[in-house]
Amino acid sequence: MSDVFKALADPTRRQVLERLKAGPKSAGELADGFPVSKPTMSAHFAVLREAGLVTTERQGKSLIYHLNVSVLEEALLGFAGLFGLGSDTPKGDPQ
Amino acid sequence: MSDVFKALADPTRRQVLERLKAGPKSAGELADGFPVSKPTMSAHFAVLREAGLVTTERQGKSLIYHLNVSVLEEALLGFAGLFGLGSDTPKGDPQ
DNA sequence: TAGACAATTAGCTAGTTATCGAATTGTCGT
DNA sequence: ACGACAATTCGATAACTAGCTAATTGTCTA
Repeated sequence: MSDVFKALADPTRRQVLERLKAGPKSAGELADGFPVSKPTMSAHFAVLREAGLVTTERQGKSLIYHLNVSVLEEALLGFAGLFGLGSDTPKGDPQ
Repeated sequence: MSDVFKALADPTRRQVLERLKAGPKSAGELADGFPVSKPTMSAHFAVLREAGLVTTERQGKSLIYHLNVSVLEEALLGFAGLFGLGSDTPKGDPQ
């Protein structure tokens, strides 16, 4: 849980996830356009991977990154739920 | 937005927010029971304050902390919404 | 105003994070 | 097996974070 929020705390990493929403992409495509080096992007990918937010699959020379929506959902909505946010079934409020 | 997720990335700070859900509390009450020093807790409070997640109000000798749910909601549900999570009105999906 | 109490700020250390260029690993085509 | 390409790992540095004790600020009460 901490790992997910830590991953989301960086704007570059959030943008990567948003890009991935449109579909799987290679590390190269994913890194393209960001104003930092490839190794730096690779480090960001590693953070996302360790948080479980993305998975990888090799395809020839490329590594394809996939978004793992369920981890994102569990963290965001799970925590929001503790505060009665975002759901019709509040957890903590009796009646 | 980054500030909110950065604040949420620490388990102590998440617990503080959860405690605050039950109602406003003084810094002392809030710090009570955590296995770290008061100054350390004070630093955590500052992070939460700067993220806009809590507000303070002086009451005599005590500083009373209030949870600001709307900031939490905007960050969690706002970002979740980008991925079509947690709402019946998905933003990015045509049809 | 002096003492007591609540909380923060100051100053420090240890560990982590973001960033880079250079070197390495893995895979494909020839 | 070799050269080219995709991506990561290595090694270094600068900036940040969490934690502590000690000192300071602000407020109340006697």
